[in-house]
Order: sequence, then structure tokens, then C-alpha cells
Amino acid sequence: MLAGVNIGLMEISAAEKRAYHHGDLRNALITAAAELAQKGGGPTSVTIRAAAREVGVTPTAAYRHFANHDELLGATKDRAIELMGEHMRAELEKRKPVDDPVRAALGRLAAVGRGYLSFAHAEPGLFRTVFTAGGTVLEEDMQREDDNPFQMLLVSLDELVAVGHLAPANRELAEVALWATVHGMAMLFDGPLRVLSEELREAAIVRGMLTLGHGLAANGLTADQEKLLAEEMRGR
Amino acid sequence: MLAGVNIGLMEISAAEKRAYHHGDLRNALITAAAELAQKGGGPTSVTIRAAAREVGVTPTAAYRHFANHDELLGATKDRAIELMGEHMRAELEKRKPVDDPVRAALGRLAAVGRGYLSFAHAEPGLFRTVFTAGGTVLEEDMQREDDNPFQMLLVSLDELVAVGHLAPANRELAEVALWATVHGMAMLFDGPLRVLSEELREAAIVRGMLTLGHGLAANGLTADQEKLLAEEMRGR
DNA sequence: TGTACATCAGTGAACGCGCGTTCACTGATGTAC
DNA sequence: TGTACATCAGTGAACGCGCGTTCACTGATGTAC
Repeated sequence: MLAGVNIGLMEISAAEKRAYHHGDLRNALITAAAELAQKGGGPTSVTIRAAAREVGVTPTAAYRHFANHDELLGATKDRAIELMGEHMRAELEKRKPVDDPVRAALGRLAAVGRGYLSFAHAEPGLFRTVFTAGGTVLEEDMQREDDNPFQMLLVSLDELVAVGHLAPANRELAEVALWATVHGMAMLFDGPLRVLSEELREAAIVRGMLTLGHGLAANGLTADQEKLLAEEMRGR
Repeated sequence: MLAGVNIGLMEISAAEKRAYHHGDLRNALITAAAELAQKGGGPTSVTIRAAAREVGVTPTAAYRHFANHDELLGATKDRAIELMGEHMRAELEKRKPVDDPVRAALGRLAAVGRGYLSFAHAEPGLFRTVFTAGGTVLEEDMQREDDNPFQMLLVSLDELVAVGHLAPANRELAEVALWATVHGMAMLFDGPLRVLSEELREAAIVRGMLTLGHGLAANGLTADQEKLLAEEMRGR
């Protein structure tokens, strides 16, 4: 079974205290917005009015902290990315240490993928918020190294190279293959494959990651077949 | 370069003529709704009022043909699935015939994947509509064999087995790995990887499909490594 | 330590918008005789 | 072939809703002297 998730949105709001009337309205609004996304099923539930209502404040008050709705949504997206990163990091740190470096690196890759998928499954509303088109996210936020789900994917691949399992030549663009496999499964299980039983879902996840693992090592096709497949993909 | 897409939404509306006032209002509304999704960037642009406006009819008139907004959205989703299937079929039929059956089957797999991705890229609004949570789609529509993008993925895998390239044991759940890889890339290129240049996107697609091809054949890992990876994915 | 004043966080009322949906209706089409 | 009537597709006006956003304001906090 994939690890359970128990996310306390409130734990974040301690940061950045303001000593004015409410004390920390900006943060409180973001937290409320994240809860709306979490409970309401996604970013469309994030509105200035609803967040203000939740905090017990006038909608106008929100405009002291956000220029407009898009900024609140962007901040909520940031928060969701943060929570997703924390969840993945927790999954990573849960692992028992392994001596063999290759086994350790493969294990970390698996843990990162597992964390990505279990977050998506446990918190669909937050997961959708991470990937909503709306909500401008600050550049610096996307490039934070800690708690950034995407960076964690990259790092796990780099480790595979460092440890000698993945040939440097095969490292190129491997992050897209990895990210797409994991992200695609997350989306499908929250979409057309929602009907799958938990057992089938788990089995498909294992199968998907094994396929990826085999595929990254790139020994499954003859050179001839590989050339053909590549040409076909390019549209001949 | 991936094949270009030129979709004429109007070509569909000839079916199911009604001889009353408008003649074919139901169909006209669906077509208008699909155009709204196409131009407006997705399913949120599909509203009863906007579709009626587009056709030049009162919103109330739409209620003669759809019980509510969700039904219109469902019909629009159906239409989008149909268009996506047509696009993929066209991609498939564009291929030159290949004698060697294994090469032919691999080529068809690639063409199906390419069609999926080029549709998503050329018609993001319609693609998003296919995968929107809202809009109840009739069971029978999802299970149509012709023009169903998902069936086409399955068929291409079955062919790989029939032709002797893919071991029957490796066929199981391979559709999820294939679908997820392709779907994940489509989503990421329409999301966080939107910034990728066309060249990088193309290269990533080829790499992703090659990884999948290698992976399905499952020769890249030792039995020991595979076991470990599987256990890790299951959460130990 | 105490007062005067500037600063600024939050209020309350209001706006215009597009939406889904309902009502009683009009007017064109199809059909029975 | 012609008329009377039933059927039903589409009209026009209206409703209530929640939204984003703006306005002039109130009242608490922080600071200069």
C-alpha cells in the first residue's frame, strides 16, 4: 500500500508574523485558500471572497495583501507545491538505509515517484492546484531546491548517474520520461482510470516504474528497431 | 516535425438532421461549444449561454436539447474525443506500409503516440475538454471501438504481442505505462514544460517513447534490481 | 512617560458581470379527418 | 386537397447567485517630540 498522507495546512501559517490587526492575514488567506482547494476539489474553489469568508474578514481586506485574484491563486499554488515537496521528502526520509549505492539510488528514485503519486492520490485538490494554468508563480519559488517536487525528480536521476547505474548518455532528457510517466499516471488515476481498484492501481504503478527503470537502461530494443521507432516518432 | 493539425469542427454537424425550426440545433450547439473550448482554451469556456449566443438562439432554446449545463459539457467532451480519435486515425493512415510485421507494429505504436501528442499540442482546448472532470459521458460513447483514442492505444499494444515482439507476460498493464507516458508528456508540455523549445520537446518525445519501447521489452535491469525496485514502489 | 499625528489594516456598501435556470408565451410544423 | 388542432421548438423577461473589484470610511497601531 502506498503511504498515507496527513497534511496539516495550519502548520505552515506560523511564518511571517505581522503585528497588525489580524496579525498574519496574508498567510491566513493563503492557508484558507489552500484548504478551499483541498476540500473543494481544486483551484476553481480558490476565490478571494471564499478565502476572506473563511478567515472571517471582508473581501476588501484581501486587497491589502494581494493585487488581485490571480496573485492569491499564485500564492496558493506556491503553498501547494511546498506541501507536495514536504510530502515527497517525508517519503524519502522514511526509507531504511541501503549499503549498495546502486540499490540505494534506485530506492530513492522509487521513493520519489511513490511520494509524487501518493500525494496526488491523497490530495487531488492540492495536486490539481499545483498544475493549474492560472496563478502566476514567482520564478524564485519554482527554483527553490528544497521542497521542490521537480528538483527532487532531477536529483534522483543524477544520483543514478553518479552511482554508475545510468550511463551519462542516457541521462539526457530522462527527467521528461520520468516526470511524464509519474505525472501521467497521477492524472489518469484522477481521471479516466478513476474506476481502477486500489489493487490494480498499485500494480499499474509498479509496472509503470519498472518499465521506466528498464527503459532508462535502454537494452530492450535492437539498434535497428530503436532507429525505426525514433524515425517514426519524428513523423518519418 | 510532428504533423500539423487542421480541424474543421463544422464537418461533423451534418449528422442527425432535425427538420424543425433550426433544423439541427442540438448539433449546432455542440459544435459551437466545441469551438468555444477550442478557442477559449478549455472546458470552462463551455457555457449554455455562450453556445446559444454563438448559434444565434436564446439560452432557453438549449434546454429543449440538454437537461442542464453538465449534459452540454458531456456532449462536447464526446465531440472532442471523436475529433481526437479522427486525428489519431489520420496519423495512423498516413504511414507507408512496412513489410516486416514487427517493424510495422512498432511503427503503428509510434504513430498512435505521435497522434495523441500532436493533437494535444495543436488543440490544447479540445484536449483539456477530453479530460475534464465535469460533463457526464455516456458509457457507450467511451466504449466505441472506432475513433476512441484509448482503444487505439490498446490495439497498438495487442499488435505488438500478436507479432511476437512483446511477450504476453509483459502485455499486462502495459497500456497504463504507455498511456501515462504519452499523456504525461502532453500535460507537461501544456503546463510546466510549456517553455521548452520545439526542438527540445520533439527530442523529449522521441526519448520518452524510446524509453517506453525499451522498457516494455524489459531487459534493462537485473532480476535483483527489478525485485528491489518493485518492493520500493510498493512502499517496502 | 504622555500626547499629537501619520500610517495603514480592515469595514461596509455598492457596482457590473455572466452564469444556470424557470416562467408563461408565441409561432411554426406535422397530422387526422 | 383543405381545414382544425395538437405538438413542440424557440422567445423574452426575469430570478437569484457568487464572483472580482472599487469607493469613501473607520479605527487601531507605531512614532516623533
